[in-house]
Amino acid sequence: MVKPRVIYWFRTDLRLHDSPALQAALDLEPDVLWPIFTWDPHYVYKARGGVNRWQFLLDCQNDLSQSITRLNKKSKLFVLREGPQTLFPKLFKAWKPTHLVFEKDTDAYGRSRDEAVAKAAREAGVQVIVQPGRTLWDSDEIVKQHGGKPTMSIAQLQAAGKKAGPIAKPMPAPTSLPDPGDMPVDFEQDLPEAKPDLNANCRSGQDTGYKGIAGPKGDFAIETLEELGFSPATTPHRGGETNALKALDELIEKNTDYAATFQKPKTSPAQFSPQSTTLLSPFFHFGALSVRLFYWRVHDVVASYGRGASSPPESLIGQVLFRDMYFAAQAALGQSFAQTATNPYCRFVPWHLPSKRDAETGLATGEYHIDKQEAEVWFQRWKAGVTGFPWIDALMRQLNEEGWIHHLGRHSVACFLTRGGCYVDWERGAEVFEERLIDHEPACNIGNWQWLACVAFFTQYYRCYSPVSFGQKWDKNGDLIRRWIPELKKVSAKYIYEPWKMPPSAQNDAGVRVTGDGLSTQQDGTYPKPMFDFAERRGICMSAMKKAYAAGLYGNDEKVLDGSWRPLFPSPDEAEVMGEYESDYGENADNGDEDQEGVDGGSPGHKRSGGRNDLESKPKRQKMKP
DNA sequence: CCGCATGTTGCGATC
DNA sequence: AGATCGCAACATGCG
Repeated sequence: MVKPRVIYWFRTDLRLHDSPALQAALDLEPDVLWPIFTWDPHYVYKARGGVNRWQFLLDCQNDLSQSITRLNKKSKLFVLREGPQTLFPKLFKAWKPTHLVFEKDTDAYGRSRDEAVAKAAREAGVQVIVQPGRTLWDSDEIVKQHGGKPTMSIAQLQAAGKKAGPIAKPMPAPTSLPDPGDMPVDFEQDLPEAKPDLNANCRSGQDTGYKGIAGPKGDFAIETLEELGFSPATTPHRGGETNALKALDELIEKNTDYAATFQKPKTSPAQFSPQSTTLLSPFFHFGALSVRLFYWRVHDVVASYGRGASSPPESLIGQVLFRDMYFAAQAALGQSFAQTATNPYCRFVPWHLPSKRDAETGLATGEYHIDKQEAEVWFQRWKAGVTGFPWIDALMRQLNEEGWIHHLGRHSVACFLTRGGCYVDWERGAEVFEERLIDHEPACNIGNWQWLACVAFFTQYYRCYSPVSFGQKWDKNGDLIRRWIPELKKVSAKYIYEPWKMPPSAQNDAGVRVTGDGLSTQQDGTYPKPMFDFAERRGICMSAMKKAYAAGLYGNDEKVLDGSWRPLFPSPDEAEVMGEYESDYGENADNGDEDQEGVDGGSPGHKRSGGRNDLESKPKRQKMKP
């Protein structure tokens, strides 16, 4: 019998500790093992990214590569510059592996990519081994135990988890690795479709990321930011398994009380250097730290702590349970999870700046309707951190520069953009976070935006974060604002959250004038005026949310998909829910995006049980007649 | 069918 | 300072 020749394909599992997939590869007792990473054009061009997350990825790859080399001097993380769908069929012929092993990915793109690769492997006679490992439980198993439905609450996740069985105990890192086999790349390189490039905004130089399958020197080196034409990163947060394990050790061994009694809602969103939470999320995203290793080490600390230890959902364990909940929700819903349209579990709200959709697939195209120019300006000011509300602006500037803000800070800015201020589509906000967060995890990001926008997971839209008092509760003096908005550094605590209330004398004392819109006209020594009256906007949004709830539409409703939802929001004074959307739609009527043909019109793939879409069964929901 | 408790993390007044 | 309550604007699941 032939000794196994194994390609181990690293993706979002950039670690050696507790990797069930890597262990499965080693259990084959292979003769040769190639640890590879494919530089996938999908992520390079078709997904939103920022230089800070790219840096974090490279950190993780470099650290992993060094760890591999420590186990075998001949080996390292070999990076191949081509899309896996075209690369693997050629690799199977050239390298003649017997097995391909990788960790399961339940992201929408990940699934289709892995199906294509598995098919190519079958055709080449290469055996594929896939092991779950990215979550506490296999997300597909959770979905199965939950009746094929998405987990929409922690209770549901916990119930399904109970049925799925205990969370796997962590595995040790390997102590040795086989040699890599020969690696000929004497075949044509398929070059990717580089346009449109959603990462164009972080490139300042020439993109040379696809110069040769084995890279510019032919040595399968890890990419560099220069090679990609990216500017240097601005974040102080650095990746890599070594850093992750060190941070975990410190949490468990030095901050035992903190770990055992952790209550998320009591950690401050205003605290920085050091921040009030663990900042382990980016390591989880890249798989530099196993979430099960984290789980069991925290579990042991909690178990030995006794009385006074915290428990889910507020505890550290609770945080990773939420992660699994969102993963399982996404695993059940697939691509529709990421959007309102076609999503039976996402409430329809007629937001401003709604996504354009592909007429054939029903999927969001990444572009959006500008139904109301004012809302577009609000969105741009929110993005840039110049809304005129210092608490919001400080958080957005921290996000833009460091790629990380506290969870409750994310709540503040997300509520403000959607149901608690701008009434802008949560999909716009999710896209900005997708681009800028170093810990961006598609399932968690989408889920949390739906939560904050009160379209899924959470419904109490009357609980609205104030851009003034919420920050004040944590940070009376406004230190976070002073850190990120230097123009307000000298403003007194009395006005730091509401600088527009400063009389001229106070503005003089602080050396700042409150004027302008924060965009093109902004001058040095000024801070913009607030872009609207928050109390007024809060009231408008809340009554608009009430109407949307009363309409009771979900994303898979045909009224949502064909545009006939509009008569349900008929009152002429409902500027909030109509805007100029109608005329915008009219102008674009022939581009097909409101044409129900092929948009899965009358037969949504998933039917909700319990008739939550059924207006007739709940007359209460119809009381929106003029 | 009802009533009630619960749901990771609101605000503001009040004690 | 920190807990409690009313606000009034929710949906779900349990008994």
